[in-house]
Amino acid sequence: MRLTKQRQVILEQLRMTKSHPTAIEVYDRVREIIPNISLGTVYRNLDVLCRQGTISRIDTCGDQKRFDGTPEDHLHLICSGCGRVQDVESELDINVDNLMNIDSEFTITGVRIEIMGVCPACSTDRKNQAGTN
Amino acid sequence: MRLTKQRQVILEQLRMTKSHPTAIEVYDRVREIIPNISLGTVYRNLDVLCRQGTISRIDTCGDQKRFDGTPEDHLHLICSGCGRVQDVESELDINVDNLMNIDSEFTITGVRIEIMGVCPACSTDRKNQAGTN
DNA sequence: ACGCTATTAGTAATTATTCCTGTCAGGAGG
DNA sequence: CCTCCTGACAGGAATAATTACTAATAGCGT
Repeated sequence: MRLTKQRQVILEQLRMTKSHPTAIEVYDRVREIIPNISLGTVYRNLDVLCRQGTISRIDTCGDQKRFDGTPEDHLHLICSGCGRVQDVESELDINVDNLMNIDSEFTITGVRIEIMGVCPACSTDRKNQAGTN
Repeated sequence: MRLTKQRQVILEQLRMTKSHPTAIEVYDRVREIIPNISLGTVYRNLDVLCRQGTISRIDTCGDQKRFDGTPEDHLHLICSGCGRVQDVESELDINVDNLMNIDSEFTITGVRIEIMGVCPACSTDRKNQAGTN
């Protein structure tokens, strides 16, 4: 795999932010450094980096996929209002020992846990909306 | 909310199956009863039923949303190969008591837990593929 | 039964993502 | 340092899922 300027900047920008941007958001950030980069290039590189495990894809509610530049073991906190994803700082002790007892024909490979919530911005929006009604 | 034939059949067909179909799959089923139903109608009704809580939307990996006709408390088993969703029969004792201790500005509303796995069909595909390589 | 209005069918538009094509550039070998 | 090969690029077209629009229709309260 060649380390092109584009690939380098995409990864760098993804790692620079604590949020988990969508492809378009990555595109916007990268364009400030490489103005004529193609959206297709961003998509392709995010895909390549995912497949080699350097970054990871987050499937949340909402239409867009989001990307995580540091795919170590950590939990995600998802805003059900805007789809924003935040890493969870504190350790969460979840007991999934009996996962393998599931009665199914599926081959169990793991468990995906996401904490749902409402972010400060969306929370304010709701209050304002309630006030005007 | 009016109880139209279309809305009735959509809900009925969604509840009739144990799988969690995509909008298109629901459309195909419903079309066997109301042949000239519009795909837009299916989408709109699934949306309406979700918003009033009669059914629920499942966000899995993959491009399409899936729908659950009986949104009682149960876990989902998701095939990472094809995106198929199956209900988990057995009870899974997951301890999430310390959920509220999360240090964040988000207002925590719940936790979403999905079991990941590979379904029998995708498992066979993999074996076959490995054999031909 | 009547009329109001939510809902529908059909179609166009939008959005996110992928694919295609001709061109370019990184780096191995000379 | 120069050249060639190949993976990667930009730009744009194509695809797929979903949503929006509009005129016609059909639930349902009266």
